[in-house]
Amino acid sequence: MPSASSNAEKTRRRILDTAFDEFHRNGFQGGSINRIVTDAEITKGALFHHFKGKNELGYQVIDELIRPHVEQAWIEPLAESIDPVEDIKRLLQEHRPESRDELCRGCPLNNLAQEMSPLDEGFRQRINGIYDDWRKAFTQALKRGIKSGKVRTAIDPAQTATFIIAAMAGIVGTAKSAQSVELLQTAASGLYQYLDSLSPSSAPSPQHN
Amino acid sequence: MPSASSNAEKTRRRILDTAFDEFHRNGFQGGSINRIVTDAEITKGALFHHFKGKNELGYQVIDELIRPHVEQAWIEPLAESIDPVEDIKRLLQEHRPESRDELCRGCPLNNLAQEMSPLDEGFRQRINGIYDDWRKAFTQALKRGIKSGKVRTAIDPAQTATFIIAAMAGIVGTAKSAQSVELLQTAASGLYQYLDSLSPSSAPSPQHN
DNA sequence: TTGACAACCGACCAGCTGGTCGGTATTGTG
DNA sequence: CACAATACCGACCAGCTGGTCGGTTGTCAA
Repeated sequence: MPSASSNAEKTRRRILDTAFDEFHRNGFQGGSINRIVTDAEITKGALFHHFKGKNELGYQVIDELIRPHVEQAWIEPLAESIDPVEDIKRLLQEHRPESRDELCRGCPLNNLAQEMSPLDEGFRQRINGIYDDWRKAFTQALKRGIKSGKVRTAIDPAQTATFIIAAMAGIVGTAKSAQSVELLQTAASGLYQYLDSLSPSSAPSPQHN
Repeated sequence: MPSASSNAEKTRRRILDTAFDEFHRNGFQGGSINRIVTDAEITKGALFHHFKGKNELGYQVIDELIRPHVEQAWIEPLAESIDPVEDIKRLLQEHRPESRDELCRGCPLNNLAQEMSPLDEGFRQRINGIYDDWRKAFTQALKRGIKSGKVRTAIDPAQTATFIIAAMAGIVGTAKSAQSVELLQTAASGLYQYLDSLSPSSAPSPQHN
């Protein structure tokens, strides 16, 4: 039974997807409701039927698209990792930008974080909640890495996790404003070396280039 | 004789200062010309007499306020540094945010970079030019550090400089969206440890210390 | 079949946006 | 002094913003 709610849900998703794209391209403040309506090939009536307003739409983009993506891409894969250095390096590889456009548009979460955190508490809490879970996942993985002997005992897991995620955000942001794949790789190499330095017997690290 | 050009120059500076603040608070797209006019206690006529348009105003804010600040705060102090690890650590201390507000608003340059780089080439080039000089200054300092024996010979100066600056940007951004001084310190500690690891004496060794 | 409700339509709106322009005041110069 | 150029004024404008609302269509249960 292709119920009405099924069609309604499709409409809702299309709005959400289009809004994500619009905000990713132009930022939240720069993003236009009118453009979302046009691009999603729906009407204002439909949009405001499904979402209270622009802010609510932004919140739902975070809750329903961005958060699940981060969980699936970064949190779940590390849930039982006992060799975080290798696993994080692998994830970094897997989530390299696939196109020049992706490189230039940057990380959707970080973009929203930098733009909206100071302006709206609703955005800030949602965004920071995601980063918090992200840091926790790294922290736990590092702890397991220490137990399993894959990570030096001297390091502070929470501190290291915080630093790694900050560095990741900074690297993506750097490459974005430079619009340079080369710079991305240069900065990422620095992170790889740092990650390698977390291993107990720091055998000469493999080259990343 | 308070010459006309002197008063005109004062007006110009007041517009620039107010614009910097407005863009720092609300972003460039979110920043309002009308609000700048009100806050600076001038008129639209004056603003558009001194600046062609909003974009030009943004460009001049970067060229006349942000760039000189970065040069004075981060580039000149390292111009002849032969112990970059210690000197960068010192500069990080010196430029810690002085208030909660400053923490939450973040780095003006990074804010503009993340918001405007994908949208306007004029912004992007100006911003990336500053980051380029910044990276060069760190690179040169690291090279001198190697020569003077204060920095391990194994590191790649350009790569390390790129990574450090990316990490700095990421750390400030992290603390901004978390609105947490504690998180700033945690992440910064990670960076301090990384910086220390650049010294020859604390090269990653089989032993932990 | 009927009635109720969700889904959707789109013309319309107040308010703000960046920007213009004819005018006036102030200043430097010959 | 005269005169021109610069500095500044502020009413005005078209265009876009997010948002509203009375109306229509589709769906499902009774």
